[in-house]
Amino acid sequence: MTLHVHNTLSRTKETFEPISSDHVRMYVCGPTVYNLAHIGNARPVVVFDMLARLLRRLYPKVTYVRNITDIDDKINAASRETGEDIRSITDRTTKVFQNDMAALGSLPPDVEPRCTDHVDQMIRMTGELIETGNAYEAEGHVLFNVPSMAEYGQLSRHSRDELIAGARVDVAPYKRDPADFVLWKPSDEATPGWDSPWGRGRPGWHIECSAMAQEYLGNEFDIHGGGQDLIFPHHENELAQSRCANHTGSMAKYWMHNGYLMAEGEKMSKSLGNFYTVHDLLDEFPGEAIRLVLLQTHYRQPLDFTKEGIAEAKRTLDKWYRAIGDHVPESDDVPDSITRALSDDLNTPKAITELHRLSGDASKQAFLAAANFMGLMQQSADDWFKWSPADAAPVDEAAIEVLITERTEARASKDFARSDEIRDELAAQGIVLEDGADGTTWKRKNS
RNA sequence: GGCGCGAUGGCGGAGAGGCUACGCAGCGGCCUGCAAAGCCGUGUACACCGGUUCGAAUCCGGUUCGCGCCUCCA
Repeated sequence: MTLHVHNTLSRTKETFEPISSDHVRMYVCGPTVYNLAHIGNARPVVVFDMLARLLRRLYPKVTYVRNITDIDDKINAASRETGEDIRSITDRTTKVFQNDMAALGSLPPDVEPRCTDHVDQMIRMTGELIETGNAYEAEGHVLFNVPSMAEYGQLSRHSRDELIAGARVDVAPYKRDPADFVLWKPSDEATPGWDSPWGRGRPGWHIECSAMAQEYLGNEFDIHGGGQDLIFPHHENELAQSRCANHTGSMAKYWMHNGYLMAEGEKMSKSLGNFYTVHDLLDEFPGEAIRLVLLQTHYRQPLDFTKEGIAEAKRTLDKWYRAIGDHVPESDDVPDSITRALSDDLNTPKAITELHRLSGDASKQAFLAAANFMGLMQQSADDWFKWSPADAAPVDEAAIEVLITERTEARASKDFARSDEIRDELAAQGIVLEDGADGTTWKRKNS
């Protein structure tokens, strides 16, 4: 099966040919851990989780690296504001992030490096860039000199001149060129800092990914992923740093970017009330429903994330869980139709169409294998239907059973008035009764 | 201002020069004491205006609307 992926470098779909056919290497930019991840942060996680799962099917070995950025001025600001220790903020936020992403059915990456453990590598790379003449020291800063790299702008397709023409921000006086960006900057006493040849300071925004990618994946690797918003400046600058420091013609062979996400038709913002953290959404909806919403749209398309959309995804999963009944997965033979759809630049919507078709098969094995592969249908139908929102009123199961028994007797004696009364009574409490072939069952009315 | 992305039926969402997906919702039917579920059937579409072509939702040009980025900075 040939994999095709859209490469941002060429802006076209290309045949995926790994640098080394027995080992595929992928780096995805992870979160800056200073607050809870929102649904926009979750999109690349779920998308590249799906890609990693597919790569593991297609190739003997995959190394998937996703970093944790725990050095950042937003973290420093949060700490100053709340008084919470920086390490405490980043540890706590990292843990919640990992749990939330697991709840969305995403497998952990193979390596999840933290910036604080790799400052030495960043210092080394910064030093190397000074040596190659691509960077210079100025007033305690080390800056990457953009004009020193002829091909700067190849990823974002911004020319240096355009950037300067459109610049909205005052250029720092110590920059040799207005487009130059920071590799290292000085820290005052109140700010975390590390000793370096240029004094006590901290790394700039982009160098961490260059350093950690190099550490775990080598000078050149196969796929570099992230959200479209990272193309410029983050990935453009990473690319420049890595190429110059590693003396290579590329950093990653394929650059993949997922599209933007909006919420309820508008850009997410706290003031609009449409700022959804994954953590909060998980109180309201099962993680699989959120994952399905994210996979229902092709990763490069814009996605308007809505609560109604999650509710609809949940109804789809309700249907699938009803369809599988007591079937449990017995194999992990994923049908070709699924692999084929995903191999076409991760066409998850097409794969989901295929899931709909497979769910109707008499044997549920192909369906279960395919859905599991996509990180869906990972629980028993029983467990699925037991799920309830965090704020749901507790149900008195015993009382419900008593009423069901009474209703069964009423129905047996054709007392349908009483039977319907019980149905209505329970419906008012959000309990739906279903008369099946082997008795009456109940479930919560969630959506 | 510069650069880029998007627009498909009531909704979600693939596809892509002729075969007009799929899901939800709707409608009709079967089933059911009722209901739910299930099954069968069914309608509705490619933002707008031109062009290329025997044929365009799909290619080209323009328009409109929506969105993003333009470097460490709140």
